[in-house]
Amino acid sequence: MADVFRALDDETRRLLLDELVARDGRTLFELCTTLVTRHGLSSSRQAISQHLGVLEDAGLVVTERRGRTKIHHFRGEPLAAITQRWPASRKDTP
Amino acid sequence: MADVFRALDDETRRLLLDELVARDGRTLFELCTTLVTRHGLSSSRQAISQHLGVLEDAGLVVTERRGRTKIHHFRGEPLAAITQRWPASRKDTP
DNA sequence: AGAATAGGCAAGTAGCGACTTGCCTCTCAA
DNA sequence: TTGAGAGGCAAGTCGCTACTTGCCTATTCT
Repeated sequence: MADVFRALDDETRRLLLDELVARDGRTLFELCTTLVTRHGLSSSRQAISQHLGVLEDAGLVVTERRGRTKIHHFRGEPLAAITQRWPASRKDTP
Repeated sequence: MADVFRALDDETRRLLLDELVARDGRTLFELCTTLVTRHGLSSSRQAISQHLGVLEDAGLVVTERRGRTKIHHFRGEPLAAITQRWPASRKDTP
């Protein structure tokens, strides 16, 4: 469970999750070009690959090899543990 | 918003939130002794004070000076932004 | 087969974050 | 009013992590 919090504590990884939620099932290169063009952050391919590895270790991303490409899928279940551990808002649990 | 994720990315701070949710409105010394006795982590008073400062910067803890003591209160509203940004589970949003 | 595409592995560097140490301020009680 | 309790501030150390660099593997296309 600590892996989930560690994975979320990085703006690049949070942007990667945003992009996967916006359009699921993308390759590493697609995510690289999108982060560079749409968010202006000049990260190398290896850096983003390592970020995706952290997200995968946390269970927030699952991958699927398709030929020589690697498809990445968002997976939100680990996020449920956060609001189950602490009440998100007093008014949400009447 | 990045402060919330940074604040959650630490086991000591997560335990502090646990303790405040279990019993709200505690002083620094009460939290220190509780973490040491119930969780076995031998952190100094200054370390825990700095952790509470990070939680306060993130808006997850609000403080209230009462004489020479400082009362700490849990505040869960910032956590709502997490599940609002990404869907926590596919079955929760039908 | 050979070249280009898509990605992986591993070591090394730099900078941030957790923790300590030492000293200081403020409040309350005797 | 003096001492003890509760907490704050600031500098310094150490370890982790994000990123780079360089090279390697596997798949597809001509």
